[in-house]
Formats: sequence, C-alpha cells, structure tokens
Amino acid sequence: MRILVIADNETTAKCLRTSLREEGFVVDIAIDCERGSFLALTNDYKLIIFDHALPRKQSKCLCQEIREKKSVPIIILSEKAEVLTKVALFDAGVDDFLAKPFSFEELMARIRAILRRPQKIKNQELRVGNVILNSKKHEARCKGQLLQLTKKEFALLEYLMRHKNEVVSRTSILEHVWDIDSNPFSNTLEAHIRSIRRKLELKCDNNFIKTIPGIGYKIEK
Amino acid sequence: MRILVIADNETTAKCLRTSLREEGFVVDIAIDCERGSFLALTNDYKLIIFDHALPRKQSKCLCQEIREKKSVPIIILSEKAEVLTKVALFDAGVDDFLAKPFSFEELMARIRAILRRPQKIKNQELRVGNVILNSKKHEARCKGQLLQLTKKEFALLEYLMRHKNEVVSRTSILEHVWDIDSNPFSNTLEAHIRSIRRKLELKCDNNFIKTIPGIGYKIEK
DNA sequence: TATTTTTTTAGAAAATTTTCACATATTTAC
DNA sequence: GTAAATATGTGAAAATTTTCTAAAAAAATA
Repeated sequence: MRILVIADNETTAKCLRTSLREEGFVVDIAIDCERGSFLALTNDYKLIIFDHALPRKQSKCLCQEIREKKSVPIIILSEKAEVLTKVALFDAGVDDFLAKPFSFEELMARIRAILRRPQKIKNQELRVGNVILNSKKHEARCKGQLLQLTKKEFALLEYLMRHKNEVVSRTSILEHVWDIDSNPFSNTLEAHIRSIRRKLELKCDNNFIKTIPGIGYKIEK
Repeated sequence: MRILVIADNETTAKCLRTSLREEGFVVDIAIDCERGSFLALTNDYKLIIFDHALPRKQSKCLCQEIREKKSVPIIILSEKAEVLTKVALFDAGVDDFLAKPFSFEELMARIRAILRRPQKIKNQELRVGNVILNSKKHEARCKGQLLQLTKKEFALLEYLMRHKNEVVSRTSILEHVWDIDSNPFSNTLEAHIRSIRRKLELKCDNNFIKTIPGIGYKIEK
C-alpha cells in the first residue's frame, strides 16, 4: 500500500514517513511542490498526504492538477482550519482536512476512513490455502506453524496473497511493495521471494508462490 | 491513559497534574483557553478536566467547540455550583461538574465513574503470562516477585500489556505513554524498554517484550 | 540539597535489505 | 534439437537500517 507525503518541511515529512511505515505503508516523500506533482502524476498512490504549510495558491493548484488526471484521495494537513481555504480546497478535490498539530492516531483514523479499510479489516486475518497472515499481530502462519517473516517479506507476501489467483507482475510488485528509491535493476525482489519460499518450505508448503516466467508471480488458492 | 487539564491558574493545573500522575495518568496541561482548545482538538485524550475559573463564555464556547469534534468526556471544576451555569454547561456537552473546594478523592470518584471502568483503573489486576500489574498498589510482580518499576516504566509496561497479542508501534506508544512535549527523535522509549527488560530478566522472564523490527513491540500471552 | 527518575548521547550489536557472482531454467532463433 | 539470449534462482557478503546498551546529563522529586 503505497502513499505519497508532500511537505515543505523535511522533518515533518520524515516523521510522517516513519510512523506510516510502522503501519505497514510504503511511503514516498516530496519536499517541494514540483517533485510532489511529478511523483503524484507518475505513480499509482493509494493516498496523498499534503502539508498545507505550502503556499496557498500552489497547494490549491497542485490538488486540482493531480485531481484532473488521477482519482487518488488527498488529505490536507493545515496550520489552521480556515473556513474559506477549506471550502476552496474541497472544491479542488481534497478528501479530508486535519488541523496541526494532530495526533498520529487521528491521522490514521482518517486514512482508514478514506481507504475504506475500517479498523476491523486490520484485525482480520488474510488466508490463502495453508497460509494465514495477521497484520495486527504481524504474524504469519502456515498449517498453524509460525513463520518468522521480516517486514518486507511480510509486505510482499501480503501483496501476493491479496492478489491471489492472478499473476502479479514484477513491476507492479516493485511499485507497491517498494518505494521510489528502489533500484529497478537489482534482483532484491527475487531475493525476497527466495527467502519467503525457503521459510514456507521449511514449515509446510512447497509450491505456494509460483513463478510465471516473463510475467511475474502467482499464488493460487 | 492520557488526559488534559485546562486551567488559568498554573498552580491549580500543576497540583492536579501531580495528583493525577500519581494515579497513573499521563497529563498534559494548558494554562489558557486557546492552548486548551488546541490540545483538546489535536490529541486523543480519554478525559478533559476543565477549571471554570476561566471566563464563563469562554469555557462554554470551548466545551461546545471540543464536543462538536470530539466525543471526549469533560469534567468541569467550578467555584460555585451555580444552577444556571450548570445547566448551560450540560447543554454544552459537559459530563460532570464539581464544586470547589473538593477533595481529590472525590474528583477521582467522578473520573472513575465517567471512564466507566471503575475497577480497571485502580482495583483490578492486569495479568499477562507471569507478570501481574496492580495499579492500585502500583506494584508489578513476576512469578510473585516484586519488580521495582518507576512510574514511566510501569505506564509503558501497562500499555504494552493492555495491548497483548498485538504489535504496538513506537509512534502509538509515544502518543499514549509520553505527553505532548516528547521528542520524536530520541530513543528514550528504547531506554525504558531496556530497563524494564533488565528488571524482568533479573526476576524471572527473559523474553516477555518482543521486538518487531521496523514496527514496534509485542507482548504475547 | 540529595536522591531518584527520565532523557540524551554515542557507539556497539543485531537484524534487515540489497548487491553480487554465478547457477539454473526458460524462451527464442536458427 | 541445439545454441544463444533472456529471465529467474541461489547463497553469501556488503551495505544499510534499526535496535540495544551503558553511561552521562538533565530534570523531577523528596
């Protein structure tokens, strides 16, 4: 689940990224409008979080620009919830509005609401075949046995399992599970697949992740 | 358990904070309305305590403002229990009302009533695995042996134990166990975890608090 | 003021992620 | 069918990130 944070203040952006990563998101940050706009238009983010310390006109324009071409939800973080600005921003296609400083819990509540992923889903288990993922516990099990997965392995396996019965291309995996700084020529994806497979084989399942040469990977129910 | 105290008189606020801390709460204080409103709206407090020495209109407005956006309970401390004011305040969404002077015990009784967890706050023991917390005695035991925990350590361990079997992110720990002034870049959290672990290891349990790298900590039953 | 508690600091240790060199498999061209 | 080209798999090491640790500094408390 990849999202973009746009903020002029690098510290703000990095704090947000750290917290959002703990929640399992893949986070790109842009510390100016231009880069923000570029990233927003050239990637498929599930959500954009936008710091309104940016100059007013710029941020309104930016929202409109993004919304003309993408249907991605936008959350604005603002210094003061000024009514006029607020209305203007909603007109520009903003989905939600949060006055600073806010608690991270509050932001997460808004994010869940917008992504239409109520907290319940987070508690729920994701099950395909013998494998069960529980993201609240950050626990993966195969035939009841615990798999000791790292954060990246967990995210990768989760992505594949959410797309069970379909072939997922390397490109889309890299786009959703890695952030913008990932090296597209490396084989880190293969390395991670390898290590998940090894852990699965060790515990139970020998052919959970199938390779579709030239295309990508697939998990079948 | 984080709460907010709003009072014009700094001494009052600090006295309340001290007493409430002794009861195990994490307490933010605001010595004017503006900051009070600001904190109330931007944090997830379990309770707001409100000194009515503040100008009447202000406090009514403040309550309404907070209640429009938050469902947090509010207790008002008033110089005289004037009936009219009282009614007006209840209209504004106040949950309880206490005329000064009052005993702290009395305030705590109201707090317990409002939080609708009369036992859990003070009387009940919290038990996970070998570890038992008794917040009434402020006593932590592992296999019957007493652990000499500081207040912060106790609060941190309690937070983790209340969320047993789930991964608790560093961010959410910082938000719930530390107050607004905590530095997000420090590693005071790790330092406290370390010192709890050392005390636990000394007495009994070697792997009570697990680290989930990149996410946070977890206690399993 | 003396004592305890909390926070900060900085370097060590641990864990994770990436890279690399080469192995193996698959596809394509002949 | 075979060889070349392409794509993926593999294990180990390097690089990076994250967490741990101990000790000193700062703050709170008695």
